[in-house]
Amino acid sequence: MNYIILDLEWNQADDLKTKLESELTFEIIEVGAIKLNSEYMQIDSFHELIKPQVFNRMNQVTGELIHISMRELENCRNFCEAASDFLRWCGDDYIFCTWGNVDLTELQKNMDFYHMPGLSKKPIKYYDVQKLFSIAFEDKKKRRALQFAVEFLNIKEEVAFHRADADAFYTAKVFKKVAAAEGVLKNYSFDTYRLPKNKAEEINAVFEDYAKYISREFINKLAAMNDKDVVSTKCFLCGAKTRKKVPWFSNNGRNYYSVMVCPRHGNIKGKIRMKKSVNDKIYVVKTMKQVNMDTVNDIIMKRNQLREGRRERRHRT
DNA sequence: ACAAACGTGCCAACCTGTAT
DNA sequence: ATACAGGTTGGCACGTTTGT
Repeated sequence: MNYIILDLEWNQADDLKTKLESELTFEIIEVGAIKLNSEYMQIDSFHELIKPQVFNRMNQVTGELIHISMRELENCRNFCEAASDFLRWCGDDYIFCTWGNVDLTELQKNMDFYHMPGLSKKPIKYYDVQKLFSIAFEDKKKRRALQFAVEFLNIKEEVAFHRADADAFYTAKVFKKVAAAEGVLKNYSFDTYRLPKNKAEEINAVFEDYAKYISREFINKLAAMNDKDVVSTKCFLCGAKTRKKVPWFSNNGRNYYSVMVCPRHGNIKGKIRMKKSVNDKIYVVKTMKQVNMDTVNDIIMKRNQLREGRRERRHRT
């Protein structure tokens, strides 16, 4: 299997009127990619600028960032031609790798805008190199700009950042470093531009010390929280029934937390995130993670503080 | 029976940091 | 500039529990 390290640059409206008129918020104007084989050796590269069809002026902030002028794009091919060629170039046995979690969504949005055949009907499995960098070298949660990672890893800065070919090149360099770290490549991600359509397509991914569940769509939060798979607290490692130490609670209606105890695997923290999908429906991302007593106490404190805060506020008014 | 207090869900507003 | 993720805060609405 090959690794396709992909980076896109896009433009957007530069005034309110244009923004309101356009169905596409971000228009892709550059594609850069590096193809690595299964040994992480570079075997090919792809680079193409794209002639815009939606925005004919460069957004000022974007223009200063990516240093591309509209004149450079005048004689380029349009998105459909470039994207079709790019996808052909990718081949049929690959996994995408991107810096951050945005590019695959924007790629699919642009493809949908031009009514191209979809990349996938389901969530796409890929590597978020920004996340892998955090897992390999930082705290697993922090998200850094690409330049930080390049400097952190003492990678030679040969070309300017924020161009698709340059950033794909640097991302590939960082990817090679994180791939060399033991176990890091087990931590794949899912792009959720396309959601699971039914129970069978729902995602249950088990990693070394955590698990991720991505649900199908529900009409509202209540429906989601009434689904037994969504609120299930079975141990993600052995499937055993757990004791609920802290039942699901929420501070803001978006995140729900819980603590359960597996007889074999100890304390497990559960977190449910409510996410909005298109047409005002919602879906759920649930993560389960083995945690120590300190974390358990943090969650209990969080819940108590929440109650405390509410009580105080009531007394004040 | 009634009102106050409490617990909870939900939302808007705001924050930081990242992407272009 | 827009959009997103993830977080906090405060207020509103509602149902339940508690005190009298």
